[in-house]
Amino acid sequence: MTDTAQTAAATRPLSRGRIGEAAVAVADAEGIGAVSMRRIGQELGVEAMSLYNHVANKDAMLDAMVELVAAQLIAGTSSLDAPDPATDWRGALRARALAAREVMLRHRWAPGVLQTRTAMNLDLVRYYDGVVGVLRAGGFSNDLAHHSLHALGSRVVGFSQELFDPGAAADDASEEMLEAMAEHVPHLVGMLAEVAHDDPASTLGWCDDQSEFEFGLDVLLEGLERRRASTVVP
Amino acid sequence: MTDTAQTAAATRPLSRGRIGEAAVAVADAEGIGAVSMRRIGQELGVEAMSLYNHVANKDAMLDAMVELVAAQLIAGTSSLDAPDPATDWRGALRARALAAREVMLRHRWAPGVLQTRTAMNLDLVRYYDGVVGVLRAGGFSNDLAHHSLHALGSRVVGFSQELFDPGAAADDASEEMLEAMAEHVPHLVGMLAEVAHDDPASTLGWCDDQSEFEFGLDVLLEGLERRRASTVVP
DNA sequence: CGTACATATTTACACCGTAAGTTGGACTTG
DNA sequence: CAAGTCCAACTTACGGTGTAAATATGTACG
Repeated sequence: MTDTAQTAAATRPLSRGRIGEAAVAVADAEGIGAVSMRRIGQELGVEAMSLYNHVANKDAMLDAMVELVAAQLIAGTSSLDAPDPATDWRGALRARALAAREVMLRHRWAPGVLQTRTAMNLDLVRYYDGVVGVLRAGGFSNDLAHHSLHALGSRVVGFSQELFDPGAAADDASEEMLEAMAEHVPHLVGMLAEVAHDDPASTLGWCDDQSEFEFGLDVLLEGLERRRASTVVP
Repeated sequence: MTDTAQTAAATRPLSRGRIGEAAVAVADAEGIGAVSMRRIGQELGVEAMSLYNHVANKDAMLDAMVELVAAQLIAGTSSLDAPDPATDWRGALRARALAAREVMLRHRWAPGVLQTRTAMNLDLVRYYDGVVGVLRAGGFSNDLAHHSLHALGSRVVGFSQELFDPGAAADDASEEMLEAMAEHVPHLVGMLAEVAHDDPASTLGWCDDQSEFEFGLDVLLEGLERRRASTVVP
């Protein structure tokens, strides 16, 4: 058994990068809950404690994971033929957000992990810097760019948190449950009924995540444009 | 020992509600990480396993916790003299969001827990129903109300996720780190410098959460109002 | 060659959620 | 009153977690 471990280690020596890759692969395939030191070690043909030679602790391993995602984020937006921010900052920023969203959809665990991370990651900060660059090129003051960053929030990195997933919740109880609570939530029931009726394709998983994301993004972009336009003297 | 446990149980018998209250109190005081079955049991003078008589598992205990928060949410918005939605839906909704925010600020663990919860909670759904009610009274179609719910996202329940807390991150490295990465993130550094200069009160914890929250909320409310107004025939 | 160094392993500990079985007191019922 | 039932609380145990500390093992260099 020592044999296999040795050969595995000799083949490609352990490293922070390889640990991060393995962890990302496991998280992609089985969710973030499957990511443990023992499991990642096993994935690399190595004992759990060996990981600590390249990674301070589990938190640092999670940092390595977001590092890889952040790298994909800037990679995905650099190889992007988006509108020129100087003439169309909205188009440029929109393209960035949608490109970022594709990265996040490949790593569904990432939003949750990102929110728990307090440590700065250089690539992630660089991504934000790019966003600020777009805003500045589009004519935003530093102050308005700052507010805009807050207002857009996680949308600039490609996701907007949903408080709960109505589709998943609808799976178990669905119709029966809605009837039961109909008297308590008349407005919601009415809204759902009409929305579902207008678009029968979505039975009870009635929310098209992608278009809802774009709707919210566009509302924000429009409102920010109005504020930007009102700060330039006529 | 059996004595004290019995008297404690006899004084006020264990219940789902009491368990939730104890868990909320612990989470408020020491963070959600301190909430474990053993700890909550200890808090109630009872062994951990006794909790399972009133709560299916830890997940159900977390559900009980959000139940209490949701109750505070509807309680806080019902006893609220907000504008009449029919004449000022924006003011009505804004008041709701800010009232909800106060609840969330009392329970800083709640946003994180809410996002992991998939089960529907009646009070929470009722709160959302109230939001839809405001929008409908304000002249929104069901379809637009639906989109608006998505666009506003967690803001209607009083918080907007921040990807990371710049204030916390700035604590350790701060100036030195900013200089080191200045060449990689010129726009960000420039923005921070100017924002910090304009408002010296906030040294490097440069973000006023409350006003940023309101800024984003107002941008959204404005954009939604424009869409609503454009759907009514002139 | 011998020694130092880096890496991987082993062992151990404290914590977690919870399945299973046991106790003991408070009711209901004959 | 006695017997039976019930149920909330307790005890024990198991497999999982992250990780500190000590140990083995290879590789590189003076």
